[in-house]
Amino acid sequence: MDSIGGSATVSRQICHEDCFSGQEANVKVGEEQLQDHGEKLTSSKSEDSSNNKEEGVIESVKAEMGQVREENERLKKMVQQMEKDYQSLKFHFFDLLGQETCKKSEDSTPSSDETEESELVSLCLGRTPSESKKYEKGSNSSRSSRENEDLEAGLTLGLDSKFQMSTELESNPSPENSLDAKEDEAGETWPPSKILKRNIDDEDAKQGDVKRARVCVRARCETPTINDGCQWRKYGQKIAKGNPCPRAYYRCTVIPKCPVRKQVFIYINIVICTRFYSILSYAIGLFFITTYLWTKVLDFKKSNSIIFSITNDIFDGETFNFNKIKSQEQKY
DNA sequence: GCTGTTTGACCGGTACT
DNA sequence: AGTACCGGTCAAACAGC
Repeated sequence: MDSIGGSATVSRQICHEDCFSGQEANVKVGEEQLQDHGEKLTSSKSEDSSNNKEEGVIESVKAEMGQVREENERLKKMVQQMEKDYQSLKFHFFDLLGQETCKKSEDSTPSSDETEESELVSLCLGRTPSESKKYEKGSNSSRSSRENEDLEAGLTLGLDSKFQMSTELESNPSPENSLDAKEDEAGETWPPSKILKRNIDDEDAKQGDVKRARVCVRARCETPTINDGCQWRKYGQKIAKGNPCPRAYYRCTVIPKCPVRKQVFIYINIVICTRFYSILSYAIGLFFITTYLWTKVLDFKKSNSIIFSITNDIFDGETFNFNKIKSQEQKY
């Protein structure tokens, strides 16, 4: 379990590079062969008439190759120009996006915690699926742009690799939060009310006050699963709408009836890595987003200790402010 | 035999009409 | 209100050790 390697991207890129270097070598070999062939032809003076014809062929081939080179340079410039245009447009888009977000935030007075939003790891407290649906509307563009940023970031996260993290606490819906809300809709939905209902059925009978808040720790890495020190049992797999790659569902087996769940989503990132003449090479990179979820059903401390052990392993060296979570917990 | 994975079926929530 | 769709879970079958 959890032992699938994460070297697919590297191996693919190596394959592409090898492939292209091989093509280039083949062409060079072809040129040399032509030159050698031409030298051999010119060296035999007894076959002048045939040599003249072949020399003509060689010259025409050389001229053709020169034209191809020119075409190659021209295409290269075109691609560079397109990349520049793309970058400028993207920058302009994000600029407009930021202005729009500022306008919305002025109206909705977001909490200070939202400024600590993370691209890689987020802590989410107390969002319900209905809230996610509620606030995703009207923020599609924002979310998609952010997701694109995420995709383009190409960042890694793991126990033995560098990472970036911050905390994100969500108690007051805002446009910023809606970004993650939409992302949840696309690939990272919260545990269904089914789970909650089961927990409620079990424990709500004992205590009347049911708290539906849930907490999420989200991490991105290049391997399907993060070595978080916990034992996970896969209990399901689904192909989510809009994503051809399946999502996997894991539950913690360390503690009986552990409320912690883990969901692993696969994202495909396609980048242009090399170019040879007019042929573009695409590197298909897979990265995985692991979402830890647990329901804060009357036993936040227990869940907190579990997730703390997980995050402590994952985010070694980073301060993980659970006081904020606890402060948010009191709101529920 | 035990443990973990796979996968189709089922259930409940939500959106749509 | 009825219906369809979708996400999450269950559980039997299967595989590996």
